[in-house]
Amino acid sequence: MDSPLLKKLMQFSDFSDEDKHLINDLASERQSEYGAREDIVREGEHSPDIHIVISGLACRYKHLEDGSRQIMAFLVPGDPCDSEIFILDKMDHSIGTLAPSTIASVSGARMKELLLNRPSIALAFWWNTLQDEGVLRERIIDEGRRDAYSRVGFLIYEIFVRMRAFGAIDRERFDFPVTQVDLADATGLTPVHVNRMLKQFREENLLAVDGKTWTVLDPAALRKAVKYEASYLHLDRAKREPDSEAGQRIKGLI
Amino acid sequence: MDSPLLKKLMQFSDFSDEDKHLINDLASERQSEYGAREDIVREGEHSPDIHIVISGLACRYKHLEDGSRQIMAFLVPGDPCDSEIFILDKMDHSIGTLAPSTIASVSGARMKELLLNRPSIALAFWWNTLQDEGVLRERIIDEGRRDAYSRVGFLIYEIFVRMRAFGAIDRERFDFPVTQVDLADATGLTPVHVNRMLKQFREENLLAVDGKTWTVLDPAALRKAVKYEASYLHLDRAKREPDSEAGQRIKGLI
DNA sequence: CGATTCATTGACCGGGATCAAGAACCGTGG
DNA sequence: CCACGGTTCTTGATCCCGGTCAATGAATCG
Repeated sequence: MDSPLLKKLMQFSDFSDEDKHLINDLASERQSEYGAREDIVREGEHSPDIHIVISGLACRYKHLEDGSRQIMAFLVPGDPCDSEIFILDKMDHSIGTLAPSTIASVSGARMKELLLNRPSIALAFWWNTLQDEGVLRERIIDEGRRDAYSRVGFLIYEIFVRMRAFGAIDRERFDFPVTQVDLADATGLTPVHVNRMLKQFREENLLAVDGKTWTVLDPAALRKAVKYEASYLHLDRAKREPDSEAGQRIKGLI
Repeated sequence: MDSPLLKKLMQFSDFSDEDKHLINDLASERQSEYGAREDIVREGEHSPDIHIVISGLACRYKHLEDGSRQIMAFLVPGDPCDSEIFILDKMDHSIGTLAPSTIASVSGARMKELLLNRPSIALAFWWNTLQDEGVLRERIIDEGRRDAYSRVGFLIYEIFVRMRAFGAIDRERFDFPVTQVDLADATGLTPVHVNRMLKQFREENLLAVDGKTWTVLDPAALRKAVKYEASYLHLDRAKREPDSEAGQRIKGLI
């Protein structure tokens, strides 16, 4: 059974059976359960471990002086949380769960060994970092230039696409256990206004929400309505064209 | 004479004289002049070269369907523009000049060689990437949670701090050749409102602008007024504590 | 079941957008 | 040197998107 981490990394790189084994071991070595709203790593701390979301939902966030919270990224199953911890000795933001979650811990030493000896794994992690950066940039555009309607819809659609790439979509339905307050903290809107926008999406038959299960009723229409454009996720390229020019470039580099 | 690139990278790492030489050579190998508002790399393109700002000012930006532009980051002298090009084979955003600038080009092959053989240089570039990510995250907070006044002030103050770290500040004065339209595109405000906020900073004797030269009249007061908090830049740590735990961790890794 | 969190809706308000019109500042050519 | 056309900056008047405040349901959980 493939671990979520492997499923995620397979978006970026092709692995030998041995690599797959190593990745699966990595993620199953040490897992812990978290409740909703618990911190995994706190701003200012340094952890000797790297964390990976196995199930549930986590986020990168930061508290501001005035008490408000800004969610900067959602971390879904398969997402590594803090692979940058090798370099920085203090986190400049916190990572916490939004729903009950299983989180895998990998010792820095173990990780280091893998990155050094397994180019294709190092490559996949590197690629993952760049995808994260792309997501961050897109969020800036989102907040800077889009109205509330597009902002909310864009966020939902992005999660939908990431879930689909990961394989966690069943007939346009997926689990996304956030509250409207969480969505507000992520979009920079108020919970009240998020609610109004969701209502509108429901009335337009673009979205349905049942508890924590979301359904994109008409993906093409939603995509168009919020002007979603996914190149920044850099999906489909690496994996489908392992021998592309870019692929060679990287393999040579590592 | 140290190149801007070396000055920038020296924020992150200590170099041997030989390393310094290599970095200086890197940046002086091939330089070209750009006018204001010219693209260096365009979204969707792949360039075989990595670019570094030597003088002037550039930015990462993206055009939206509706014609508006979002500036996601400013690139000041010493900043590498696109070191991620090894991995991605298409840029997911554009890089362009805002003012007449000198840009150095480094061939991917040359860069690759350096990263492979010079751990301390690779480390500095890696650190730089993480700083970029921190800046991106801070911008998200900026746009998501702060009002127009703080947004504009924060941006100016950040440039001020980065310029100071780089050594381009003379008695709180620095060159920042942007128009108010550029600031609007970076903050997600309208040019009109940026103008009003700048007027306020001037009236409060926090800022003075003379042409393209900016003066932070009272750094402490401005910092306080916009609630600036700089840990995300990860300055001062790496360099001042080259043998810190983090330093060792990284040197071991590379 | 109370109690607490979460979703929903309405009434009202304000920060920033929009529209518009001058003023100041260019580089350029006569 | 000045006249010019084009940016860029500045300011006022008005409007609207999204925030704020508040009250009521709905759902979840000891």
